[in-house]
Amino acid sequence: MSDQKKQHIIQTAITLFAEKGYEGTSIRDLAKRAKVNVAMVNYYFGSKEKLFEALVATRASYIRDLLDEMKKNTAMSHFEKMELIIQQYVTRILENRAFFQVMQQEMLVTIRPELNRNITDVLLKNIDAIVKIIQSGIRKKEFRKVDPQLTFASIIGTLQQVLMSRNLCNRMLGLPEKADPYTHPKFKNRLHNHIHQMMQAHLLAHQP
Amino acid sequence: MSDQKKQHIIQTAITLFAEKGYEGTSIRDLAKRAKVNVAMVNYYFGSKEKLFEALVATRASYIRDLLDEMKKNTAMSHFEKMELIIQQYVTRILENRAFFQVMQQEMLVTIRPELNRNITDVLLKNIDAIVKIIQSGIRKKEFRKVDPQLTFASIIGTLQQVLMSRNLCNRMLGLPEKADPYTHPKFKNRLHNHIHQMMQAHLLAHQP
DNA sequence: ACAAAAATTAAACATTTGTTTAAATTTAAA
DNA sequence: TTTAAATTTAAACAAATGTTTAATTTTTGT
Repeated sequence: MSDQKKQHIIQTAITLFAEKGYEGTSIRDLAKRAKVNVAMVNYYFGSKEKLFEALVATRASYIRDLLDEMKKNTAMSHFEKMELIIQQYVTRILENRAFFQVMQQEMLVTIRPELNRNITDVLLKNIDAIVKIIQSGIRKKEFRKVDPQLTFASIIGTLQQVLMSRNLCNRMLGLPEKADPYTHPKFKNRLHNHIHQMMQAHLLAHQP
Repeated sequence: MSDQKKQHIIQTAITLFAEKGYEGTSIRDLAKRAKVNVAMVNYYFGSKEKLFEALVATRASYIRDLLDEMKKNTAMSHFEKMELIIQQYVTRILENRAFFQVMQQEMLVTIRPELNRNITDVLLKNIDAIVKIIQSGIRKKEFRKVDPQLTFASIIGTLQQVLMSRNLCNRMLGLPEKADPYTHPKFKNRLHNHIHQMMQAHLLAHQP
């Protein structure tokens, strides 16, 4: 049972699901794109839905390990922690945007409640950790009295809004029709600078 | 050709598409829920895709007219204009959340490029208007030198993040499993206060 | 009340869907 | 090399899909 071939099918599935959605992608589409026989998907994963579950399970680390960097460094101020989180989120979401687009689509629908719950569980661990940092920052008077949960929603929401549509993103930012903003270092910088600047103004009790 | 029945089918379609997605909803699902014969959808709209187009066309006003309130009042400061925009967005998105969820899903996929372009066109009009307000506010030194486009992305992104999953939203905010946060006035207030407070800190050059 | 138009229905249509089968091929172990 | 297991294949499967048909009912205008 070659794990390499399974990973290849999963990677192809991520690309296709991001483009056409899970329901909009047929196993024949997927098999053709991955250059494998239609029966191979069921042979390796059992069913289309189990392939989806495997996809989430193997790639959930993109989300899960997001805070690991931070746990190493303990001698950081609360805002320095937030800076690291912002930088990690921007980098990881841009680097794995197809996967995050698939997750976004899946969160939007209510069919497949088990899968929905799995993704929510993974996300919540991050949210809780970040919320605790913000709450601690507020107690130490380093941060203003902000809404911790919705502050998190603003950070990730900004990224998801930009990730939502390449077409909208290009036209919104005045880029050429066919441009791929997501791979431009300049765009990553712009995105990071905006969120950083906004959170600095939003969070810090004593503006620098 | 009773417009009432067409609107009833469209309203049912919005609910179902929001729940299961466009591809995940069959015409038989839709017909059963709307309590009409399967053939009626094609009789009224021609095809499933044309129903979707009609859905967007008739409900796009939720997005399109968002700035009308503001155009009436001319004697507002730039931040007062932003306050009105925030209030309008929060209210309209919460009131028509199923429709916005469907739009969000459609923006995420790249099939149906024409429909994608239609939605993008409508959105861009609002974005342009808001960007111009922010740019003007910056020139008049009322606002700090922020990124106008990404500032808009943060406002709408916060709302979309919260709208994305009722389940995530409930668990994130510590609400009961089965709660419907979107209809709670308290939740609307919390959402509005957060965005208002964040934008105040983010935008205003001279903090109050 | 009548005839034409519009609306509604159940049934059938051709495709496409996810999945399974059974045979053929390749790989791995003895 | 031989044999069993794992992989790959093309074909077939039943179910579900969007759509159309043709008959029937309801509505509308005269």
